[in-house]
Amino acid sequence: MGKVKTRFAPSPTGWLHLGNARTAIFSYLFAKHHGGRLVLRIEDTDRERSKKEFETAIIEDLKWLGIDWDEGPYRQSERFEIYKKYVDLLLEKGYAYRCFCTQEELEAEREKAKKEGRPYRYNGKCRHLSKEEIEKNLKEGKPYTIRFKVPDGREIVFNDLIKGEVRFNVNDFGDFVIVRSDGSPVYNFVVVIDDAIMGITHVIRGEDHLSNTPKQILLYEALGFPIPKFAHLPIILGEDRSKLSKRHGAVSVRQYRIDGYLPEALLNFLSLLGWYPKDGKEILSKEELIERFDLEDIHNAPAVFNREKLHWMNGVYIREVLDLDDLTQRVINYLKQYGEKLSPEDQKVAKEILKKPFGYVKEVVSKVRDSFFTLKEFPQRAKPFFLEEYTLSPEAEKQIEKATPEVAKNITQLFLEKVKKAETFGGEEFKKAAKEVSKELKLKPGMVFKTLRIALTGETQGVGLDLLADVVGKDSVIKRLERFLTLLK
RNA sequence: GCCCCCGUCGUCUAGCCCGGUCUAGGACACCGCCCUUUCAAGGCGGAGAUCGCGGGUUCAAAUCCCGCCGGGGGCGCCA
Repeated sequence: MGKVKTRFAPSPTGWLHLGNARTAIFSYLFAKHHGGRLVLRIEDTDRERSKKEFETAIIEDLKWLGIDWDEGPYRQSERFEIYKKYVDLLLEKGYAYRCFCTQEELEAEREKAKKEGRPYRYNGKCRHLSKEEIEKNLKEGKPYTIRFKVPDGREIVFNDLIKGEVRFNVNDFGDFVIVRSDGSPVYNFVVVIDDAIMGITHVIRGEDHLSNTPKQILLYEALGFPIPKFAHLPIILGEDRSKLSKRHGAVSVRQYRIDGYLPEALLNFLSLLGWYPKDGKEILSKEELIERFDLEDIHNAPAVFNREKLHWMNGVYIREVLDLDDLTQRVINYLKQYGEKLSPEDQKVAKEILKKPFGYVKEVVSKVRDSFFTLKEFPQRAKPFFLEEYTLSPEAEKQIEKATPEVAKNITQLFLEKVKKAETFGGEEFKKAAKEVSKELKLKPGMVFKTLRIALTGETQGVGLDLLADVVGKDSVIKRLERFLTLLK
């Protein structure tokens, strides 16, 4: 294969969608696998809907995901001069013509076709306007679009790298618009010019573009450009098997970022939607993905987006892949950046976390890293390490009632004595003291631990208490126990 | 309606091109057991797909051929 060049061409009309992100990833992986280059091009010919904020956000999220490009970003809105040259060329050579039909007229046509149950196609009314008529219309200042003259009866056949041979009959669509009445060129047109000029060898995009391809091939031919290879990716589906969209919940990369997902995990997961490595290895770094990725291994059925598996995979990155320092730093950064999006309770914890030195946070992370799946879940999990003054959870209250407050008190008091007597108090001492209490009061160890858990954290479940004691130490343990005793009264 | 794409456990998928090794493999989720001071994590095991359906071809089909059905996408002066 010659020098590979791919492109990612988002339109800045919304946040970076998971489906588009996956297209970007595949384009990137493919280019890098073949030692090629990736171009980023912003498709903002639609002035109405394109927003600079979205462009900025998309770029940011791409970088966050770890996708970097070698050229661009180019903006189509800045290239209108270039496109104009080609419009003139097409007009001159008779491949295109001015169409003075109004939008109302066309709308009526469409309606009529629908009513009669036949497919709509532009009727070619302005195709054969005489020179005089055109001149007259022009002189009158009538607005016009420019349409491409679709040759009659052609069959377009191309070999899609994923779908295989695909055939379209050109008669299924009429002469299509390439320049709007406001003078701005349309996607189907500029995409061809840009891909050609920029030397794109492989056009990788969503399957929703498949039916645009024959129109574009016609344009390539008319313009005398070489035709690139096409690869149409199956789309991503929601749980109900329709195209993944907002009504399926979070669909933007940004939302997952806010929800505490790691870019590596999201990249990894998205890569596995419709593609599978030959060796079956699922947890893959960017480098490993590049090494293994090829278009041939793309499955051609659409894939349902499975949030649960993403969640699991993010957990794998948290507990197994990232090294401790890195993970800790990410937790801190996340809390700084998105802390205000957390629940009020988690925000309280987050505030405390950010007050602590890195080393302390790191120690906590090491104790709880196998029990949280997203960065967002960290404060909840790590709460006892940062908040000495808790409020009892309803479950905890219930349990104390059940065990009777007297028993809880006895356990706590005896345990407290032992803590006070100890020189230092860490995990080992904790276990030893708890067992002694159990023996001396003739209570089941489970009962003792349950009570102490509530006394120390206010919760009925959470991290190992020995781990907690290890980190917070003797003074904090005493403080909590004494406070619990006052809570019992 | 027309055009195009797709169809293996609930989900992601391996296998399909080059028929037998597939009593269809792995992962997530699910269930059980173990570990255990709880929740997780981890270890072990289990259930789960007559390979959309129906015909062929063949000694043999998830794998090749045909038809049907089902799902999805596209039919714009959106991309």
